[in-house]
Amino acid sequence: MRPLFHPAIEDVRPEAILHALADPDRAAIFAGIMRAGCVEACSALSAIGDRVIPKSSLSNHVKVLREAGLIRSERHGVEMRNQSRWAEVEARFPGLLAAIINAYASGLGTTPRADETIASS
Amino acid sequence: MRPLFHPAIEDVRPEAILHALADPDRAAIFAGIMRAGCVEACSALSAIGDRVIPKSSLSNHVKVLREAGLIRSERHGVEMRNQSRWAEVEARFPGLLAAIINAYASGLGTTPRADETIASS
DNA sequence: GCCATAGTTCCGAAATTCCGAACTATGGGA
DNA sequence: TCCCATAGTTCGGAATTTCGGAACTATGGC
Repeated sequence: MRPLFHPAIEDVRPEAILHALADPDRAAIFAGIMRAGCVEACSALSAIGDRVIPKSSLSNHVKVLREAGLIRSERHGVEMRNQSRWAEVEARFPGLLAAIINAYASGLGTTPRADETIASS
Repeated sequence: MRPLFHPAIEDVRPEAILHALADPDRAAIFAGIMRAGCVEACSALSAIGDRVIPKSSLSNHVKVLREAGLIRSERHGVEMRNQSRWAEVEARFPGLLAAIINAYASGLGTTPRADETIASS
């Protein structure tokens, strides 16, 4: 578990990035990490809006982001510091992350059913 | 089956687009439709590289692309014409499609015609 | 040593994807 | 009209993936 796997930037595949960010929760987690520059996963990321993400799911989300090449994780004492690999990814896939983050952000103002209408749960 | 469902552009969600294009096969199909402007699905899209995509899978891929808002499908006689909704999607999510297609194209292995860069507009 | 905190792994249930077989829809003859 | 060929969809079951609770591991403080 310790030598957390981070793909080299040249091994990062577009489909992995798209798959990772196709989940709104993961996209929100990634946006949070980017916004803060460096964030501890559990304490700062475990809530999205008013919804709480279970630990095991959060751990898995962070793993998916890491193995997609989007973030770098490092253990600091008892907690994990995650930072985005924006610059590397931007160099490899210019404009990709910005376009994705902007796409999500542009939907934010007019989300009629993203969070509220969870009729089934 | 007739009234094929196409979401209005304002109902198109980023996660649906990312999910649709996170599959390299679907991304290749979409790239093919864009490249040709207007393509009949079965005859022109059923092969990706040297791999043949089963009819039922292809039908499903096209459906996913359509319901994500990426293409518009119309029946013409016995065949289906698919055209990309690039302009609409570009207006709603600027730069998103170009960045994704370019990301795949720079990855070289995943799309059949990697050296043909699509519309960097 | 013990305990608390932060995160991971395990594993079963639920959801999703894949694709062959059967089916439907349309056009072209005879 | 009936029959056939072509283009695509739907059905159904197996394989895969995702979700999340419970148990576990790792680190630091006492």
